[in-house]
Amino acid sequence: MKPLRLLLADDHTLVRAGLRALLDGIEGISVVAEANNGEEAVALAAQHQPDIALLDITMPGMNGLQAAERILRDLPDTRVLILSMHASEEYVTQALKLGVSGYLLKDAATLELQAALEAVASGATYLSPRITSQVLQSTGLRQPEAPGQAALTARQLEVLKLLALGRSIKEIAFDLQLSPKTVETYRAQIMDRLGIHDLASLVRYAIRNGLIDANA
Amino acid sequence: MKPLRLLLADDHTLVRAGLRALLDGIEGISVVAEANNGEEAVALAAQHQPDIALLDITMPGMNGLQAAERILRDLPDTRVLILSMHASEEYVTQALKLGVSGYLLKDAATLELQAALEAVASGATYLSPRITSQVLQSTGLRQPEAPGQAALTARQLEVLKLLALGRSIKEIAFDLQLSPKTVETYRAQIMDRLGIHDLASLVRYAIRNGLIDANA
DNA sequence: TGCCGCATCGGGAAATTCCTGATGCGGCAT
DNA sequence: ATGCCGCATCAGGAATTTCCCGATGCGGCA
Repeated sequence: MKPLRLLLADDHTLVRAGLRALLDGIEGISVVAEANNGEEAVALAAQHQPDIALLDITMPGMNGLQAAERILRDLPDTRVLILSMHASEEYVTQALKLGVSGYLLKDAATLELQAALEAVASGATYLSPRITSQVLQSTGLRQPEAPGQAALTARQLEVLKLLALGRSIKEIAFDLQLSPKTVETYRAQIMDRLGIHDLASLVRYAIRNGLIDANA
Repeated sequence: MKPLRLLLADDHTLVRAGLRALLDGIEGISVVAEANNGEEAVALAAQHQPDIALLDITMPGMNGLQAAERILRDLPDTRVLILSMHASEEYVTQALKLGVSGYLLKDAATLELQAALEAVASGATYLSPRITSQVLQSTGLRQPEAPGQAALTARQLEVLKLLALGRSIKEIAFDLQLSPKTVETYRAQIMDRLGIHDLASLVRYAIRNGLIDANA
């Protein structure tokens, strides 16, 4: 059986090199390309047509999810395995909706990586255990209120992220080419869904869920 | 010359395993212990007395900087090399004040890792280029204002904490038995001193500086 | 075909922020 | 001892923003 051809994308060179060293040590795996951002990942995927694209989410410019979308659309035979530090509900549901074949947390064990690759290669979907239980919980019986998760729409997520970064309604409206009124509506919807009533808590929510970082 | 004995600490197992694979491939390096949080790092360092402790900053519980402090205090012969994704001013200055031997960014090249280890082993201090220029800029000619620390008064700190927790001016005024106007003044002073102009950034600042937690 | 969610925008009252003072008090440096 | 400065405390009023209603077009799905 010929080796699995992989594309590896992660913006942290050291981390990427480390993963590569790890992958190189696994039988039947061959890393055919490395990208350090989303654009590169898309381009290299088109060029090399790998069996699996292993994509980190947080990358400057085009992130892993956006890259996944493009790759899945352009290369139906390439499976995407997301690699992320965050078990963020948002990211997970977004990723699953895009049709990725797996979502692996960076604190997974090495064996899990191998298992995930095998699963994905054989056409299955692999989720890190923590992710799995989270997804089940979300789709299962849900209390309409507090705890669970409020899948935010793409627009809302965008606005939330910018809000948490400290942008004003006006700035966001300008960035997104929308009316300030529209942005206000989104903010209200976000707070409503999350059951949050102040900006500060919104920022903490965004940080907890990995939408933004407490730094920069 | 006997191999350098390393302790490697990073909470993301996959990343740690990757780094280890990378390090194992370098001549003269021997990873003698792996930790996945600060406490473990401190304990394993005491046990193995490595030449160099390679510590990631962001880890649950005791973080890399706190661990560095302990290790440097307990084991004067062990050098600490910080490994971080963030070029955050705060982290860097904190780390340097602790007396670490180096600060390496995760997007460094593999060769840089090797260079850093060699430098540190020989007693020198290694900083990623980006960090270096940043530090120079900070320590160089400085306006008496912005950079260092914005010693906030006790009152201001109290207000900042409550603000970051999502309390409104009115609520804070009530809690602290003050006029809302007074609280407003504090907020303005805080923002002024920190050079921050929006609540969201204030919240992030509070989290970075441990005034509050992203949770609860 | 009809309902519902999403994206988009407005009006207008209510609340908050922002800017500019102002006062008393205690330390500390000359 | 005396003046200066920072800190804690508060106000007034203008400028913004938030908040609460309401509305339209569009696409999916039953």
